[in-house]
Parts: sequence; structure tokens; C-alpha cells
Amino acid sequence: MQSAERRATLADVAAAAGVSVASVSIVMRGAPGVGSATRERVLEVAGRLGYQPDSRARLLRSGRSRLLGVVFDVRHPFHHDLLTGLYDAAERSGYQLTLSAVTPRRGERTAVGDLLQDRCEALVLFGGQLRASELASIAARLPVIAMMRGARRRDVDVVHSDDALGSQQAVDHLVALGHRRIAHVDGGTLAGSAERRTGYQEAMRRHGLGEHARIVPGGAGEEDGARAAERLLADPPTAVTVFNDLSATGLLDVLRRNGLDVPGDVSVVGYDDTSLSRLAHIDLTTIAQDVDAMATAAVDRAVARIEQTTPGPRAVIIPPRLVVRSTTAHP
Amino acid sequence: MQSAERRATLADVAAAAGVSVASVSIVMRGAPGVGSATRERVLEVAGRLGYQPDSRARLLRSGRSRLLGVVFDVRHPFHHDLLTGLYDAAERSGYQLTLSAVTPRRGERTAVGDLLQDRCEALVLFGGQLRASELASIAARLPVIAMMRGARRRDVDVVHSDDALGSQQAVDHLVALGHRRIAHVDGGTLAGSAERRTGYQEAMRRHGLGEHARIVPGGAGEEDGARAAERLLADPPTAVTVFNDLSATGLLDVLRRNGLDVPGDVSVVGYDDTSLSRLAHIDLTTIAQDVDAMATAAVDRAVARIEQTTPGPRAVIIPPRLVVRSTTAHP
DNA sequence: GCTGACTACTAGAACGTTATAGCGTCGGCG
DNA sequence: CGCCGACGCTATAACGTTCTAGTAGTCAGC
Repeated sequence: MQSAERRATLADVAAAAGVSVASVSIVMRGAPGVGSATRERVLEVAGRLGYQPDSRARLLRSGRSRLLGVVFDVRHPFHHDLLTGLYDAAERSGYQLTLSAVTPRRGERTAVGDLLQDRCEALVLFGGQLRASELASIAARLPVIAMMRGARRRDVDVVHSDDALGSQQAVDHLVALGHRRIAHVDGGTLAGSAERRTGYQEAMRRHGLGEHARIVPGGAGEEDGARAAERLLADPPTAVTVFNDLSATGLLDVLRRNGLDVPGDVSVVGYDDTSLSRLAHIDLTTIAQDVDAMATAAVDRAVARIEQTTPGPRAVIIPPRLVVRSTTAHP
Repeated sequence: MQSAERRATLADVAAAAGVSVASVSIVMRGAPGVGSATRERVLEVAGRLGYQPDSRARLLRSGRSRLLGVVFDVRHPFHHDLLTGLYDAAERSGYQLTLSAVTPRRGERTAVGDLLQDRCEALVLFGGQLRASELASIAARLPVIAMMRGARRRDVDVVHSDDALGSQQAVDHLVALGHRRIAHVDGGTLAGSAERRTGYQEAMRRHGLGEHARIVPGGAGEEDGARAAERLLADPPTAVTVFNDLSATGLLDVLRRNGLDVPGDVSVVGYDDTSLSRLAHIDLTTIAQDVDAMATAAVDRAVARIEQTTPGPRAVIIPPRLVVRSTTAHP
């Protein structure tokens, strides 16, 4: 067992190569100022000793960490798509990501606290329930980018999808198919719910269908959609737009169990384009958020704040996109 | 904009409280050696200045990082459950987690490399395709715990669920219900597939049903299950055990589209107990891996290696558990 | 042969902590 | 009264880097 063997440091490499620590440092980070012969020798020795730079020491010394902290929720499938995009965007900008997860037993405050200790230069928060005042006190320390979350604050940057527009796209699609009696199952107090609801209302009004507008309370879970479906059964509309895909799945299930055909009797539109909606037997028409655009925008905002370049907009709103699958059809 | 304001350090707090840095350090980490009056004053000043310890400097100095690196795949829902358990287990043992994600565009090597720079004391790898030789070269540097992955190596600890036993539980359950013609849709070359396949074969043999054993090639995806179902349609068995839940979902869909009732005509058992299997309209009988036990075992193994206490077993195998839902019934 | 510019390299001071050793001061005990 | 130990606190040396300021050495030009 040689795990007791201390790992190699710059000094070890320097000693073995017969040069100074400073030179090795220069070589390791590819800076100019050292001859090619020495450079090669150092590289060779470093490889042989299995030298790995210590990011902690490096960042401690150089003040900057080039680290973006990300708080995500393990339970939210959409967050994982976003992570993928964020890694790409961060790499393009020359930053690294440190992740801190929110789990059922690990709150946002803890997650943020860990990142603060890691000296990241900015924080990217996915969703979350933090109160505006807490957000502000974090933002006093370092730039904060809140994604998928309304935050009308001067001190926090916001990146989210245009939820109102997404709802309108759903309604437009249904109206184009010939629907008039279109209901909406909302998401209660959850982030984005209010926007999606008003988007729906506005679209209905715009199409002159204001008197057909009908909003049923819902939520984020499958059972919320199921409950909403039961309410609708008494007087079923010909189409429903639902707060998210999971809830739409619950709604679909109850509708079908009660003998209604989708899309024959009722058309259904979800929201988020999660992997769930892509399953063959669900194949849900839904509204997709542009993950890559959102991730890129978030990193851009973070970098702009960190590097104090031109302020740029406080809020970036990305238009979503309708994905037509097989749960919508002519009434 | 006061974000230019440098963040408070021990020295700042010390100056403001009129004591030495050393004393503040002692107070901050709750060590004995400072009076209660001073302690209180320091705490008060630290709070007022918004002091946050710099984990980098702290860990740099104290040699140990008490950090466990975790490599997970954003695409794998099961990894997220595992993360939840791991956070809990790590906290109980006084360690912290640093996460590094594998995404479609970010490989395992990159993910591991990042963690190596962070000076974690051990690595926990979820699944993954790293070759044994690569695993070995990492294990030469620091303890490695491979989860859900067979690795017959002396230098790597392994924690996984007893896949063979899980398959046997599935078969036992079906046999108890009265099934005899039970097929298995496998997972090709994926991790765990071989064990689940032989577990199935063994159980069939044990029940004297060797001649009814029937293995159909499958995979991890929904479409793999769908393809397998099409093969089975020519001569449908009365029950099927499937490599995982997602594949089982595809299989279910094709069976039902072809007029077969589940569980009336065919019973189906999945594997993993993912959130998918819990959806009301899927409600899949499945084999659940004991997430908490696996997470705890992984952290225990890691800590044992780090602290060089009694070696303990190289491999920990956790028994899975059958979860009966509504896709299985008497034939 | 001397100056000046350039290159290749190095010494040494940070960065923000923790750990060790040491220094007063005070109370108690012989 | 003097000594010891405990207590409260501080000075200082690490930890592994990066960075600034510098020291040789080489070469061109006059």
C-alpha cells in the first residue's frame, strides 16, 4: 500500500529536475519565460512523479478562483439538463464549476454556505425557495445569478425562460387546431406558475376566448395533475394546458381511466419537455425551454458581473419553443 | 456596487476585535484555549464583518481536506438518489463532498481530473466505463470506491447491489404467483447486466424451469425494451423480467399496443425502482436497490481506507428488495 | 570594451489559514 | 515566599502555489 506516499509538489519536481520552483510553476501553467530544453525536462519529470497541481494552493495565491458555484436540486430532472449546458458554457469562458446539491435532507442554505467557503466568484442558483432578503444578503458578497425564478431585485441577475410566452404558444397551438374551450391547470405558488397562468389568460383574451378561460389549481406533482383531472371531469374542456410535464402525466392517466381519449376527446399540452414527455407511450406535446441558451446566458451574466465589464441587462429572458407530439389534435 | 469590497479574513476580524489572528482562528474552529469573553467578542465582530472561512487556505494548511470526491452522471436518475444518501453519510462521518458531473459532452476522465486537483482524500465513482487499468492508475494515488460496477481489482473497493439476488427475487415472486414461462430481457454489456442475467438463469434452474428459460437481448433504453417486446410477441411468455425500469416501460408499451393485457396476459418486473416505476399509470413491480445502505457503505469504505484503520472487506454487496406493484399477477 | 536590450532563470514574498512553541499572569500549595 | 501549573493569549512557521523584482549571461552596436 503506497497510498501513504505524499503526493508530489512543485518543490519535488523542481528538485528532481534541478531547477527552481518558480521555473516549474512557469512550465506547468504554460507561461512564457523558460527555454524549451528546460521546459521539456520539467514536463518529463513532472509526468514521471505523477505531479498534479494543487488547485487550492494555486487559487489561494492568485486571489482569483475562476470558479462558478452552482446550486441544483437532485430531484429536478430539468436541472441535470441545465448542468450539462452550464459545464459547456463555463469551459468556453474559461471558468470551472463547483456543484453543491440540494437534497430532501440538505437545504439551499447549506448548499450555498458550502460554496461560499469555496471562494467561488459567482453563484448560479437553479430555482429554489430562498427569500428575497436572503438572496440579497448573499448578493452583497458576490454576484448571484438566479435561474428559473422571478426576483425583482436590483442586486441579482435573473435568467429564465419566457413562461408567459410559452403558455401563449400552447394556447395558440390549440386554437389553431380549432379548440375554444381550453382549461389551464396551474402550479400553485411555484416558481413560474404565475407567469404561465397569466400567459394563458392573456392568450385566451387575445383570441376572444376570455369567457372560456378556466383555471384549475394544480402543482408540480403527478397527483396534482390527477386531482385537477378529476375536477375537470364534470365538464371536460376540449383541451388543457398544464403547468408541467409530470402533472400533465397524472392528468392524462385520470382522463384515460375515465374513458376519455387523448387527443380524440381532449388535447393536452405539458411544459418543460422533460425526458418523461418523450417516452413513447406518453409522447406529450409540450413547451421546451432552450437549455443551452439559458446556460450560456447565465455564464455570460456571471462573467460580466465578475469582470465588471459593461453592466449588461439584469434579466435575460429566453423564448421557449413548442414541441408538438401526439397528445394534441383537432377537437 | 460594493462587490469590489474584499471579503473579510481572519486578520480583519483580529484587527477589529483587538486580538491576534491565532485567537480568532481558535475561536472560529471552536477549539479550546481562549476565554469566553474574548470568544464572544470575536464571534460578534466576525458576524458583523460577514466573515466566511476560506476552505482553501484552511485545507492547504492542515494537509487534510476531509473531502470526498464524487463522480456521477447527470443522465442517470438513480445517481441522484444516491447523491442524497451520500451527503447524509458523509456528514455523519465528518467529511464533505465535492461533486464532478459526467455529461454527454464531459467525460469521466475530465470529471476525475478535476477532483484530483481538488485534493480530495478519496474518490467515489458511480458506474462508469473507465477501464480497469485507468482505475488502477487512479487508485495508485488515492483510495477509490467504485459503486455499481464490477471491478475485480485488489486496489479498488467495490460497493454494489447484489444483482444476481435481485433477479432471483423477481423470478421467485413470479414463480410464487404461478408463472412458469418466464423470459428475461437483458442489458447487453452494461454494468450489472451479466449478474442479473445469470441470477435469472440460476433461479429458473433452481425452480426446475431451466427449459423455459429464455433470454432476449435488450439494453438500457426505452427502445431496447420495445424491440425486445416485438421479438417476444411471436410466442409471448406469461411473465418477463427486464434489465431496468426504462426498458420495462418500452416493453409494457409495445405489449399493450398489441392487445396484450398487463398483468392479465403478461406480468412484468423492472429493476431499479426509479421514479418512473412509481408513476401511477406505470406502477411497475420492480427491484429496489437499497440506496441508503449503499451510500453508507461507500462512505464507510472510503473513510476506512483514508484513515488506514482495519482494512475491512474490499467488496460490499447490498441485498436488494422486491417492490410489488400492479404489473404482476397470477397468470 | 562598454552599454543596453533581451533571454533564461531564481529568490523570496505573498495568499489565508492552522499548529506549535512560548510568554506573561495568576492562584494555590508546600 | 517562592515555585509550579494552568490559563489566556500571541508570534511565527509552515502549507503549495503565483508573482514581482531581480540576477546572470548572451549578443549587437558603437
